Amino acid sequence: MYLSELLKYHREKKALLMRELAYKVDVDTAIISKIEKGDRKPTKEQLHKYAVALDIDYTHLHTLWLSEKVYQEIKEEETALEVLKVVAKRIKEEKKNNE
Amino acid sequence: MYLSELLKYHREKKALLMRELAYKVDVDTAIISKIEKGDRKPTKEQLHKYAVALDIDYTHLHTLWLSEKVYQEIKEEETALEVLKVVAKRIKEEKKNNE
DNA sequence: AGTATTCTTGACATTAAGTGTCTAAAATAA
DNA sequence: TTATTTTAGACACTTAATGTCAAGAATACT
Repeated sequence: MYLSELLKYHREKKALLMRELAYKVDVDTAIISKIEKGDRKPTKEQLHKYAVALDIDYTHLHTLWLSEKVYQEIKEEETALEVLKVVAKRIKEEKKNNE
Repeated sequence: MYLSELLKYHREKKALLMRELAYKVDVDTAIISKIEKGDRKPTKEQLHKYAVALDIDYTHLHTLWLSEKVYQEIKEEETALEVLKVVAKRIKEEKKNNE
């Protein structure tokens, strides 16, 4: 499930109007609409307010959010999977060194 | 080996002055210096010209380049490795669907 | 040493990308 | 139909990325 869909789902579950949620997230209603349509990504701060307003686990939202960002960056690349491997390797090595 | 180091290594191997390489890559010498210092990332276009000028495999350069970009984006995150997994999963699924 | 050349640094200008605001039209609900 | 909500697009504003320039630092040469 895409982040946009998830956010919409939770807003509707709480029976909030965009206008109401917009107030809580402190943005224009138009932004909420675009976020749920996938036209825009929420900022990190907005995402956090979303989590509070809709009572969703922030870490989960954030992981999804970052994943989509990374995905957008590499999706067109032939070498996408290799890139991911390279990055994972580097992160694992860093982790080891920080123990 | 970092991209910056690799590029420097190959320039020196070819015994090119920064000024000479700068001409071939079509940027100011200052940019070359910063790229080799890791202060700046080359653009995609510059990277390609680099590959031609220094006779390096572009795909390899590009993979390294993208890896560092992705790495920068997630390195501070607790969930970095999970993010990579999520992205990899999505890419694999897309691949499957495009067969 | 002194001079010439190369490399580096930082300040600033320019451009591109992301974000926010507003309004009018489209969709939906009453 | 009327009222309300949602959507779409134009535009302004902000921030990040990139490019340009010039002066200082480092290196190589004689």
